[in-house]
Amino acid sequence: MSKQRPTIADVAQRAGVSKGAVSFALNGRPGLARATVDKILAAADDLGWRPSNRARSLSVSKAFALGLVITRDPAVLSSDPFFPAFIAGVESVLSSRGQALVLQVVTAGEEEEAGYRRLAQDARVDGVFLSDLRHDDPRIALLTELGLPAVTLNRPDGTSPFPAVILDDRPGTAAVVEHLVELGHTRIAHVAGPPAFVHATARSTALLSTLAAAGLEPVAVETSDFTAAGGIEATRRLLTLSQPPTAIVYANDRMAIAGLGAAQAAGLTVPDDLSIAGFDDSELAEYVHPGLTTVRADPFAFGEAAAQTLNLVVDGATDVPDVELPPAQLVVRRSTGAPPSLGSPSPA
Amino acid sequence: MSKQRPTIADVAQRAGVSKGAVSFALNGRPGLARATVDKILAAADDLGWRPSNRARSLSVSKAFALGLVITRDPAVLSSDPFFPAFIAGVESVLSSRGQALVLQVVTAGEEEEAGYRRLAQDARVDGVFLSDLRHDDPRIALLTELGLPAVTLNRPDGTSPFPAVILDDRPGTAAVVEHLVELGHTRIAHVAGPPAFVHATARSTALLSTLAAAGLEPVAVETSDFTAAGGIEATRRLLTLSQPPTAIVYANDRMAIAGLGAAQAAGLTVPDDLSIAGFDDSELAEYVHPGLTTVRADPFAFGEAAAQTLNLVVDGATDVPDVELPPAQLVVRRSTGAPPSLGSPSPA
DNA sequence: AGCACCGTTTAAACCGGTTTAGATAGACCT
DNA sequence: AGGTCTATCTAAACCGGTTTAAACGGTGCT
Repeated sequence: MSKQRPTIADVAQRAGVSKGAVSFALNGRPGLARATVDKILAAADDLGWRPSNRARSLSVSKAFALGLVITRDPAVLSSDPFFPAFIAGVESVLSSRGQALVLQVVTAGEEEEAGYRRLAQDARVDGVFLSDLRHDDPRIALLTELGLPAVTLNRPDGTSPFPAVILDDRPGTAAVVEHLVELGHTRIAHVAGPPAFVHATARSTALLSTLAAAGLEPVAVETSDFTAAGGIEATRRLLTLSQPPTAIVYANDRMAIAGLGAAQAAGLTVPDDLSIAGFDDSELAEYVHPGLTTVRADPFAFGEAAAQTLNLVVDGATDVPDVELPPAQLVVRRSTGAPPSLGSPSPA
Repeated sequence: MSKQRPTIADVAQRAGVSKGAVSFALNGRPGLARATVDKILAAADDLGWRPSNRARSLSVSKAFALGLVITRDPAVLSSDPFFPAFIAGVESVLSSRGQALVLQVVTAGEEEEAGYRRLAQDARVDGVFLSDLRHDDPRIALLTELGLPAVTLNRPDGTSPFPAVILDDRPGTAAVVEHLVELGHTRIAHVAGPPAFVHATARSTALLSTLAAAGLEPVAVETSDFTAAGGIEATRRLLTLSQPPTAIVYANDRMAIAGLGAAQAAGLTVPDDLSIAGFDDSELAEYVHPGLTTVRADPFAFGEAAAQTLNLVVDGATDVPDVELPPAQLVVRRSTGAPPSLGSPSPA
């Protein structure tokens, strides 16, 4: 009943060579005769030998794993469409390299720093993905201090020792605004994400500058928090303005879908009375009524690129270049249309 | 510049004892004089020593990590409200024990089996969570063969060597049906999940038996796939029946919210013309218009219980009992109301 | 004094790989 | 024949813990 998995010593014995020779052969190191290498490979194959990455971890001081710390309130996280696809993209790179993904979900605040410290002190991972990048993100200094390699998802505003993988949200946001302007909207409002986040302000400033290029100013900019509840609140405030907007651009789909519900609950018809646009193209965006005009990125490709880039730095490459991904695309659905004054007459 | 982390040998030297003694002291083993233990602990503390779990992994043959394989189409997964909260619950248990969570996202099919095999062969984890349990789930035999401990989320139908952590979906489903019956509905339809899943059939049979107890039969049962697109399709089929239902109970919120959109797109008013109920209480359920009547479970608690139970098995306990969690609760919102004949008159 | 016995501690093997220094052997050269 | 070189391979140390067998020193007993 030798259920035990074979070790490198078993392979060595079977091939009639030393442990060291086996290690050399399996790692493709030069200095072994071709015939010997073949013999060793055959023996390893016969035995079904697989290296123990516990042992490898100890001797080469690597974890063969990458880490992702998701800093979220569980409720907020709960329907975020980004991470699952991002993670799938990461995995597609890791699995072929025999690496694992270690996930941590921490609530915002001190727990976040503790999460990264734990990952570093326990030497659980060789590098981490820095997502939901914030302005003057304290995690950059923290990771530098911890000596933990990283890639940032999007470009940090300070100087950063880590390569950035960038998916520019601005063209997509600009496309939304241009789409609304073309439809004839002049009274456009914005529901922004928390300004601490780089991607939130990127979307907001893109919106403002595109409006400005069209000679317009936003009716109002409501700062919210990416949650459905926040989207509802912001929408209600916008709808009770003395001069309410004819179109609202939300910084993500969750807020937009919630805003859609709020508008309908207030008796408005979308898009006849109010146009609504989101950002993310989450699964439901297509299926709510009316279908949500939004912006589609490719989180899977984002994950792939991030994993590849992080592996370059983990493998010791210096001066790893930033990676720029194709920007998000506008997806026009039924939630946007001509403004009331131009399109269908406003209801009695 | 001794940036190097201290090893157990450093602690031993500082305390003036042997490596073995340090190991004993730090693991609370008997056989050391009290004074010696104190001395060692003080030395470890001074040095800021933390055990290397790479070394521990190798010598005790444990990974100090648990695994979760999520078998999903990335698109399907993308807005599943269950996993993020479940994972947060798992983490709350793992972090205090210094364990990590290794996540794998695989697409359905052969890749799934490969995912578990990789986790086992690479000895990446000490045990895994078996989620989305299926009837005659092949993974139970697979994990038994691989010798990988597990817990099943919900109870498998065959015999299983693994403890089950159970969150019974039936009372919640029954509550939904009773709620609709009380409102006066007699023409109730169901949009079910894929019958391969244990939780899908549990919800379906609970619905059928509750209806039967009220002397009713379902108008129709449409089998779908838990996705928004599937929900739309099923809803369209139900609405074009010669005798359409006055209420539809969906097996999850995604299908329900999509169905809500489909009903509205078909010109129906919810709940006046049609009542709609979901299952999960996802974030958006509260904020779509009208708010979705649904069933709320506690995935965070589910994750906690599953992690605790899995750790018992991993720690070598035998005959770990199944854990039954409090069942999901009905949440009544605006998407359900009296049927057309009894309530508001049907629109001209 | 000799012995058994106890609590305490240490030395060394071990987990399964990687890596370095050195051994071995044959070829080639003078 | 003796010496240098190169190609090939091995022995042993090492990573940082855990664990086992044995050593140690002191007590109490006969």
